[in-house]
Amino acid sequence: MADLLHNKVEQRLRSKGMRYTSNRRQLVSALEDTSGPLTVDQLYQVTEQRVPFSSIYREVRALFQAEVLSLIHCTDRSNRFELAEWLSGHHHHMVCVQCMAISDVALSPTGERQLAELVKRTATDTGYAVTEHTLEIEGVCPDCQT
Amino acid sequence: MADLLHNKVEQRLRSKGMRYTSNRRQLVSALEDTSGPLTVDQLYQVTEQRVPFSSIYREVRALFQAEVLSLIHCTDRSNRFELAEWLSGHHHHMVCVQCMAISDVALSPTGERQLAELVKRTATDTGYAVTEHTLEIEGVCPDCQT
DNA sequence: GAGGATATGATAATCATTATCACATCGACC
DNA sequence: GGTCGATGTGATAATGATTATCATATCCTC
Repeated sequence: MADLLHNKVEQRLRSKGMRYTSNRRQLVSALEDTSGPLTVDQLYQVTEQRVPFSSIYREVRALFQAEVLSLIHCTDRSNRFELAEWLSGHHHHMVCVQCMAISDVALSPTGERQLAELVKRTATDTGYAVTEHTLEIEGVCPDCQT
Repeated sequence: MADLLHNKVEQRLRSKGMRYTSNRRQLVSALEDTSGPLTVDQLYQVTEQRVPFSSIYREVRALFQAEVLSLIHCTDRSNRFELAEWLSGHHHHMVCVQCMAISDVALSPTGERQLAELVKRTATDTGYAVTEHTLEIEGVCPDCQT
C-alpha cells in the first residue's frame, strides 16, 4: 500500500499541529519516487514547477523540523533532502565525483551488522553516546566510467 | 620533525606555481594543531584575527584546489576545512549533535580493514569505481552528556 | 458559515561566499 | 642590489542561496 508512507507522514505532522497540504504531499511524493536525496532545484523540477521556490524552501524546512525529511550536505556544497530513515529505512550514500549524482545504497545485513559493531567499538573508545552513523562512499558511477 | 608537514605543503604549492606565504602557513598550522575540521570563523579566531576574512576565504579555497586541504560539510550546515588525508592520515569523524563539535577518529587497523572490505563489496555490487570512503558517526560527546 | 489557526506565494532582507581591484610582496634576472 | 613580471593581500562590492515578512488564501472547529 503506497499510502502507508503518506499516512505516517500525516500522523507525524498532525501530532505537531501541522497540516499535510498539497505542497508538502508533492514534495514527499517526489522524494519517495527518487533513489537519492534531492536539492531544492531538483525538487522544483521534479514537481514540474507547481511549487514555487519560496514555498519549497519553507516546506522542506518545516518537514525537516518535523523529522519527516533529513538533510544531506554534499561534496559539491549542495544541500539535499531525503525521507528520514524511519520512513525510508537505514541506508548509506554513494557519490559520483564526476556527475555528483548521489544514490542510496543499503549494505547487506551482515555488512550492516559488522559496521554497527565497528561503530559501537569506536564509541566506547571515545566516550560518545552514538545515535547514528552514515557511510559515504565516493567514486565514479557506471555511467561516468566510459 | 614538525616541519615535515610544512615541507610537504610547500613542495605541493611550488609545483603549482604557488607560494607558501605567511597567511597560508598560519592556516595550515592552525589545522595541524586542531583535532578536527574548522570553519572559516574558527580559523579566524584560532589565528587571532591576524588573517582577514577575505583572505581566509581566498587562501582556504586555493589550498583546497591544491589538495592541501579538504572540505567537510556538516550536519549544522557549516563548511569546515581540514588537512587532506595524504597529510594527516586516513580518519573518520565523530559529530556531537549537541555542541556540533567534530573530532577526528581513526579506526583500529582491523576495523579499517573490515570497513575497506565492506566498501569494496558494495562497490562491485553497484558498479562504482570507488576512490574514497568516510564514516560519519553522530552522537553526544562526553562533555555534553552530563 | 464564522472565526481562529495554519499555509501560501511574492517580495524583500540576510548571510556566507566569491569577485574585483588597487596595492604589496616575492623571486628571477641583469 | 635594483628592476620587472608574477603572485599574494586586504578592503570593498557583488553574488547567490536561504530565510523572513506580510498580505491573502485555505483549512478546521464549533
